Amino acid sequence: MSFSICVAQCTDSLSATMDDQARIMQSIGGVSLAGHSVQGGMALPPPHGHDGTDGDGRKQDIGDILHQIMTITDQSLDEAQAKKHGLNCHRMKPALFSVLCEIKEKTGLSIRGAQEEDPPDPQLMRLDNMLLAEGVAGPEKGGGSAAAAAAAAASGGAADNSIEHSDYRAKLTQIRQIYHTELEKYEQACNEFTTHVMNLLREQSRTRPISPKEIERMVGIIHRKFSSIQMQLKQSTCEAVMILRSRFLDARRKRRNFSKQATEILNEYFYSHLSNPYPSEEAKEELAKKCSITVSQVSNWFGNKRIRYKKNIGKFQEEANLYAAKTAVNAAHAAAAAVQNSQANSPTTPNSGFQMKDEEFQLDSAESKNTLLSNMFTGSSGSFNLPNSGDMFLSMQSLNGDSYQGAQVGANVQSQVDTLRHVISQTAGYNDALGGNTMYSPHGLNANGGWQDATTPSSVISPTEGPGSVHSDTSN
DNA sequence: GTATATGATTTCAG
DNA sequence: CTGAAATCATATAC
Repeated sequence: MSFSICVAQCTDSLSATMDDQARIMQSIGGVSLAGHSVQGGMALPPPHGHDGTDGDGRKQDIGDILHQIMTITDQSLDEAQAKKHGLNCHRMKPALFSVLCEIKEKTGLSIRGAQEEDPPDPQLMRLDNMLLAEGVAGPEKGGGSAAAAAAAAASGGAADNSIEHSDYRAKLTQIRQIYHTELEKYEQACNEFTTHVMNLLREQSRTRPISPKEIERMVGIIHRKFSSIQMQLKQSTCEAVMILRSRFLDARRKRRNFSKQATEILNEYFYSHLSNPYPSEEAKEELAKKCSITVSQVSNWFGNKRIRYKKNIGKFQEEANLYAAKTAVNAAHAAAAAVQNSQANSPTTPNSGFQMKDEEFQLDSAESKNTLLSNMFTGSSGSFNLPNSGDMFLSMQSLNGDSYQGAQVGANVQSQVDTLRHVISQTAGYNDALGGNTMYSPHGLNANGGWQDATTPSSVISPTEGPGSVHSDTSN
């Protein structure tokens, strides 16, 4: 934009007399350009003649202005101030000023005005939402409870970690306070700066064309700058909250061993379903309820248990023996009860198959039976390719010719088989001289080292589990 | 302090 | 999605 154009347009717009115009122009040129270098872009013909309203007259005016500009350095400061004052007080000044503002608006500022309407920043919205969700940006007191509740839900319930929660909430409050203090500071600084700039612009608007719109625009720019700083604050606050969360609420970090009782229940189930230690969803839910843990924790436990048992069966032998011995008698009793139930339910059915089992699976088993069972369960020299007990159960059923047994009884016997197998192996298997490891290894484990795909749904919690546990737990 | 146990997570396959 | 395997990170025992 060139000043000469401005001036020329202004002169066209004014209805004042040319003399007035000329004087104002001269004054403006002298004052507002004071101290600025004037480029040679205004290469105009030398002034000549002054005939009134034609183009030559305008050129003459401009020539005068240029002349004043050229001589401005010769003026003293007092002279300049006096001229400035004269200009401000000039009766034409307001009219000219508004015209200049209008022109300025139309030219330079309209370019920048286009991209002013920016949509709400999605990043900022995300941060705001998160801070709100975390209780940092929300209402003063109630805010923290949402995050704390979320934390409680994430950690699987239970009131055991209330200490950690209070710690967490304390830290969160700290972050919240810092956040609000900083936010306040930013807002204050923003307001102060805005006021300062507005005053400055208003002051300057006495000598140069600054429209209210332009001030407004400037305020907008300042606010945007400050909001970007604010976003940084929000971002770092979010990061702090994230770190806090991971520090305090990450389940892995907060790992707590399960209670002895819970471990016992899980171990009992595991060792009594050793041939197929994959609890169904219902069984998991029941175990979870019994152990006061979540279903996924049950799944984790069984996953870990399976892999660790398989990896080092020898290490778990003692544990297996313990649980087997512990549950053996109960298992037998439960089996007896189950058989009796089945008998009662189906009096016409011969019960030889399970009756035999019921009798045989006593701890005082006869030598021959023991050996037989041992061979059945451990296989020849500890081969891993034996049919699992579930298969055996089924084959016994088919041998019997009886398929009437309900799932309940089947599952019960299934777990008895698992449990008793340990006892049997314990008493009969040591003759194999194969070492302890092989004694438990065949239980459902195939050659690939995985449990065979037992079709038996172990949907029933081990019947041997009871409240009256006698011995102490060894797993923890 | 280290060593081991253990619950959780990640990665990958089916 | 589930489960196997590896791994992480903490708890606990010594």
